[in-house]
Amino acid sequence: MDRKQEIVEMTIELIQTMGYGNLSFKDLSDRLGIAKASIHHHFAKKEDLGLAVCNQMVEIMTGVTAKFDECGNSSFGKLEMFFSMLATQWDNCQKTCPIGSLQNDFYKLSEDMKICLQKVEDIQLDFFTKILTEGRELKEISFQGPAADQALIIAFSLKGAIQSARLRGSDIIIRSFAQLKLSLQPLPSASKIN
Amino acid sequence: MDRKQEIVEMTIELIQTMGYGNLSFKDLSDRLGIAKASIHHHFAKKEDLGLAVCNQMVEIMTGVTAKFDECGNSSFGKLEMFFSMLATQWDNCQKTCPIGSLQNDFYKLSEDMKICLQKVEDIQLDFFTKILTEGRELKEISFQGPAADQALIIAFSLKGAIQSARLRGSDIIIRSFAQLKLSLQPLPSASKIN
DNA sequence: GTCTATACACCGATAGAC
DNA sequence: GTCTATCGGTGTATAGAC
Repeated sequence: MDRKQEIVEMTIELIQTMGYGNLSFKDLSDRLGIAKASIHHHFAKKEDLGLAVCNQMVEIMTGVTAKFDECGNSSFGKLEMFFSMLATQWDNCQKTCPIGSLQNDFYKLSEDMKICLQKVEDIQLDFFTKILTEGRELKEISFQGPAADQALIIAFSLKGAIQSARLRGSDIIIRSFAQLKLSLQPLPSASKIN
Repeated sequence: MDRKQEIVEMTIELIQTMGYGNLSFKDLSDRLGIAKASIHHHFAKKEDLGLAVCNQMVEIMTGVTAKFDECGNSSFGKLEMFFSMLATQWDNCQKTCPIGSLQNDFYKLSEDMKICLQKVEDIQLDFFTKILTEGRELKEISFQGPAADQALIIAFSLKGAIQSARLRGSDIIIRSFAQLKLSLQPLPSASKIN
C-alpha cells in the first residue's frame, strides 16, 4: 500500500510547519481524509512513524546528493546548483528545514530516530566534503583548513538561513547563499590581498 | 517579586531542552516547587510567559554584546572571545540554542513574540556586522562582500553547530568555531594565493 | 501570593464492528 | 484497511479558599 508512503510524506510536510513534537495524529487524519485509527494501523506508535520519516529523509538526501554527484558540472557548479535548488524550494515558503526541526525536538526522539537523523546530516556533510576536496584540488574552490570542517560551515549556514527565513523573509536565504558562494570563489586576482 | 524573574529564567532553561511548544506549566511548577496556578498568577497565559522570555533574551543579548563592544580587545579578539564564551557554555551540555529553539516553534509563537525574537537576532547580527566592518578596515579580519552578509554566515554557523551538538557531541562546536576563525583570519602571506 | 480542585480540550493509543 | 467509540493521561486555564 502506498497509503503508508502518503502518511510519511504528509508527516514530513507537517514537521516542517509545526514540528514533530507538536504534530498530532489528528492533524494528519484531517489532512489525509482518513481516521486517526487508520494511521495507527499503519504506524502503531508515533515513534514508528517518526522513524519511517527519518528513514525516508535518508533516502531523499541520498538520492539528491547522488544526482548532483553525477551531474557532470564543475565542483563549484555543483555547489551553486545545490544552493539554487534550496533557494527555489524555500522561496516564499513558510516551511522550515526538516532536519533542523527534528533536531530541535531532540527530547521527543527515540534513539533509533537520533541515529537515523544523524545519518541524514552525515550524507549531506560527506557530499559537501567531497565537493570541497576535489574543488580545491582543481582550484575551482578556495578555502582554508580541513574540507570536512568547511563543510560544517556550509551545512550550518544553509540550515540556519532556512530556519530564520520564516521570521525574516526569504531574502535572508538569498543573501546567505550569495555570501557563501563569494567566500568559496577562487580569488580572481590581487583584489583579495587583504 | 523576583519569583516572576525566577519563572522566566527556568522557562528559558527548559526551552533549551524541550522547546517552547512542548514545555508545560507542570514542568515549571515541578522544578520551581510551586503550584501550576501560582505560575498562572504571574503569567496569565502561556503567551505572556513566552513574551517575557523573549524580552529577557533581548536584554541578555544586549548586555552580552555591549560587554564585548567595550572590552578593548582587537576586532578579531572580540570575535574569538565571543566564540570561546559560547564554546564554554555549550561544552558537555545537552541544551540547544534558545533562539533557534523558539524559531523552530514558530507556529506556536504570538506576533509579539515573533517581533521580539527577531530583535534578539538583530542585536547579534548588528554586533557581528560592526566587528567585521571595523576589523576589515584595520586589516585584522579578512572576508569578501558585505559585512552584514558575512555576519549572517557567522551567526547561522554558530546556531547550527550548537543545534547539532546534542546529536553529534560538542566536538562539532569546536571544529565549527575553529573553521570560522580560520576563514576570517587575515592572510599571513602568499600562502593564500589559491 | 500560594494553594487545591476542577473544567474542558486534546493527545496517543486501543477495542471492536464492518 | 478503514471506521466509530472510548480510555487514560496531560495540556492550558480558571474558581475560590487561605
